[in-house]
Amino acid sequence: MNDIPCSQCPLRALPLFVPYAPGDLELIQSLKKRVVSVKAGESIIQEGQADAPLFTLFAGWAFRFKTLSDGRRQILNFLLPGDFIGVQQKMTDASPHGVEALSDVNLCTFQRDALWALHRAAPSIGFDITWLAAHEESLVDDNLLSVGRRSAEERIATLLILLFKRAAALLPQGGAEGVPFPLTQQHIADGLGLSLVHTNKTLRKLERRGLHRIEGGRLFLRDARALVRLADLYGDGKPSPRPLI
Amino acid sequence: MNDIPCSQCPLRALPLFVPYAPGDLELIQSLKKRVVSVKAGESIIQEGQADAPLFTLFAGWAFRFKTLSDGRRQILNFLLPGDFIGVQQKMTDASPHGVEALSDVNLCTFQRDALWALHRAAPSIGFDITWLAAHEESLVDDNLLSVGRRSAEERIATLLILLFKRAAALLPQGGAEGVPFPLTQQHIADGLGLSLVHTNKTLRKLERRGLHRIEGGRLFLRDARALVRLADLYGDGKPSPRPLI
DNA sequence: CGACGTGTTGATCTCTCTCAATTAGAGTGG
DNA sequence: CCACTCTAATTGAGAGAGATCAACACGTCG
Repeated sequence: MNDIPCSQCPLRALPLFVPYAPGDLELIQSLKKRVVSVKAGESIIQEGQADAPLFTLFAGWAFRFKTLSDGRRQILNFLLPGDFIGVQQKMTDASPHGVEALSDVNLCTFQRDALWALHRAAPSIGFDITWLAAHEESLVDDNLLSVGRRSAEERIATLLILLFKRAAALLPQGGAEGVPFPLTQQHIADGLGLSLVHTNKTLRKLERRGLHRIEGGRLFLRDARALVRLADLYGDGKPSPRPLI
Repeated sequence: MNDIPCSQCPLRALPLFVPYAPGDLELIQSLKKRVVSVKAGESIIQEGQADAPLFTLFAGWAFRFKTLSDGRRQILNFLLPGDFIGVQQKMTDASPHGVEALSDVNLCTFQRDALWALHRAAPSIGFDITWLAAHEESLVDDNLLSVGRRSAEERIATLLILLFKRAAALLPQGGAEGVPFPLTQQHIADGLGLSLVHTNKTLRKLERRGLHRIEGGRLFLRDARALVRLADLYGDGKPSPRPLI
C-alpha cells in the first residue's frame, strides 16, 4: 500500500478532485509519512491525544466526535474518502475531538509540520487546505442546524440525503445501486443528538413509508423527493436564498 | 475610521494577537477595502447572498446563523472582535449562512480575492488563516456537542462560561467588572436549540441559584466553579491518552 | 452453545415546547 | 408630562416529542 505514489492515488481519478500543478504532487509525496490501516470500530485519534497525526482518509469511512465525562457522545461529522483531518488542532495542543473508523480504513498520514511546509512551498495548496477546512466547517454547520432546529424525522431525512450524496459522488455509477452505509443506528443517534430507541423508531417509520431502505450495509433512497421535502433541503442542500422581506 | 492604518489597529495591542513580520501589515493594508459600520440588529451578510464580503470584526459582536424555510433559526456561533469571516464561502458561491450584528459593529472588509493574494504573497499569514478557520470550526464543534448532548441547564452554563472567557480576554481587567453581553434571550435560545420560554425559565433558575447575573447588558459570573461543573468543562486540560499512530 | 452486538417494539416518564397573559422599559408623538 | 407602542423578560398551564426502561429477536463468533 505504501508503495503507491501520490501520482497514482485512485482518489485523484475522481472528478471531485482538482488537478495539481506539476511538482505539487512530488511535494506532497515528500511530506507523506506512511499509510496506516485501521479496523472498523477502532480509534484513529483519541480525544485529548497530544501530537495527533495529520491525515487524508484514503479508503473507508470514519467520524469525528466529542464526549462528555459521563459518556454522552456527539458525532460532529462523518468522514469519507478524500477528507482531510488534523487542521483543527493547534500544533502543540491536544486534539479537541476523537476520530474513529466506521469501516476498515486506510489513511495517508503526514508529518506534523506538513501543514506549514505546504503553505510555504506551495501557496496554492495552502489555499486549498484553507478551503478544505472551511468546507468541513460547513458540514458541521449543517449538522448543527439539524440538531438544533429539526425534528427527529427531519434530522434523519437530512442525514440520509447528505450522506447519500457524498457517498454517491465517490462512485462511478453515482448510487444507482445504493451506496455503502457502514453506520449503525447508534452512530446515527449520536450524530443527530437523538436516543438510540427514538432513532430506531423514526428510521422504521420512514422506511415503512417507503422513503428509504438500509440493507446489507448499503443505503437506498426510494423516495428522494419526499426525503428532500422532509429535510427542507433545496438543490444542493443549501437553504434557499430568502428575499429581503 | 477608515484612516486608521492597520499598523495602529487597536486589536493588535491585545495579547491575543501575534506580531506580524515586517511588510505583512502593509500587505494586509493594501488588500483592505474599507471600514463598514452596521447597527445592532441589522444584517451583515444574508443567507444565500452572492459575493458576500470577507471581513474582520473590528468592534462589536455579531453572529452567524442558518434558517429553515419556515423560519426556525439556528445560531452557529457568536463573533467577537478579531474574528474573521468569509472563508467559509466558496469563491463564486452563495453564502451558506447569514451574519447579523448583535451590537453596533465595525468591520474591516477585504477584496474577495484577498484570501488568495494573502496565501500567495505571505504564506505565513495564509497559514494563520487556515488556523483561524479551523479554530472557528472548533467553536461550532463545541456548540454542536452542547446542542446535541447537553440538557438545557448544561447548555446555558456552557454558553455563559465560553462567552465570558472570550469576552474577558478582550478586556484589560479580564472581566472583573463583568463583560459586555449584547445577547437577548432569543439569541441564547437560537444558539442553543432551545425555545425562548424554556431559555428564560432555565436562565432564571440559574440566576436564582446565584450562578450568574445579566444586567444592563453585562454578564457577571457569580459562581464560575458551579457553572463549570454544570457544563462539564474541564478547564483546558483533558486527559491525554497515548497516541495510536 | 452461550455471549455479544445490533435491531425492534411496547410502556412509561419527563424535559422541553407551545399557548397565553402579564410586566417592565425604551421610544415617540402630542 | 402622559398616553401609546414595541420589544424583551417573565410566569403559569397543558401538551407532546423524545428519553428511559424493559424485553425480545437474530446473526456472528469464540
